[in-house]
Amino acid sequence: MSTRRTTRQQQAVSSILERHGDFRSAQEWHALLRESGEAVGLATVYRTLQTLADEGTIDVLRSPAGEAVYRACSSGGHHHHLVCRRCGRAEEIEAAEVERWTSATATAYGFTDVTHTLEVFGRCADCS
Amino acid sequence: MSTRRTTRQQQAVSSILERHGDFRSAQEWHALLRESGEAVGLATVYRTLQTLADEGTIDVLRSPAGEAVYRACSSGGHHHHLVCRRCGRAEEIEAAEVERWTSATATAYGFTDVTHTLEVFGRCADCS
DNA sequence: CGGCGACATGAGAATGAGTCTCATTTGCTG
DNA sequence: CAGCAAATGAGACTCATTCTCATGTCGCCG
Ligand SMILES: [Zn+2]
Ligand SMILES: [Zn+2]
Ligand SMILES: [Zn+2]
Ligand SMILES: [Zn+2]
Repeated sequence: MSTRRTTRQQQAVSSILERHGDFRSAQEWHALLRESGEAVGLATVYRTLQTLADEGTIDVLRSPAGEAVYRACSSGGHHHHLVCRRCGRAEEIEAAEVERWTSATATAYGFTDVTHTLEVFGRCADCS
Repeated sequence: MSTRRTTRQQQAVSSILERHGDFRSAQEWHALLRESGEAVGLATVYRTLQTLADEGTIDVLRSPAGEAVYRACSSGGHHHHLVCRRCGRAEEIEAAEVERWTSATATAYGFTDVTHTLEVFGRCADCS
């Protein structure tokens, strides 16, 4: 059976992601946890984030610099993000038009098993 | 004054990118160059690719695995890609709709200085 | 022709995100 | 409480990418 244990560390990771609404790297979350007194090993932070991402509980994307950044999103479904490249704050956006367009285009070119990435970066109102 | 020298190595890099139409990593281009007899140091391959990318002469994007992959594109303007995740072959696609949509959405949320990434991955007809 | 100075190259060291190992700890169940 | 498999974490390790610096190359001027 799937023995999924609930450990203090995993809860600490989930919890801190929920308290902040920003995209941050594993290392940054690790640092935040340490500051908040809830120390968790770096390896465990990586493992937990990966597990949560695989489950679809949190979202991952790659920052323009190429690092993976993670965030707890409210919507469980497929969506994209409008991310402030200064402070990491993000808005979740849905793009039915874009979904339709990409899948139609891919099909027109004979591609199968299609996925896509779409992220919008900018400076949010507060950071302007 | 910007003395831009054209060296054998830089030409070799540009040339091999033009002969193949695929997205490949710096390491892969380096290996191809070595095979083709036109040996170029790895550091130089990295440097040249970066320079070409900064100039806008070639396109960079991050593979799902997170490595940077490079390709010589025919269109000089802004465009996106439909990339085969198996063989690296790519089609250049224009998405006026998407351009419009992203910029309108970003503005609606008060974001400024907006950029976006959009890539579509799949398996091309040959690789299906 | 010969030499100077700026730029380019490349071998190898360094960096840094992310993964792996393995001894130890800790939920869970009975 | 006992027993065990899953989870943890310190540190070793991988691997893409960047940096360092000694050496090579090109253009130019006298
Ligand atoms: Zn999200
Ligand atoms: Zn989508
Ligand atoms: Zn392109
Ligand atoms: Zn675009």
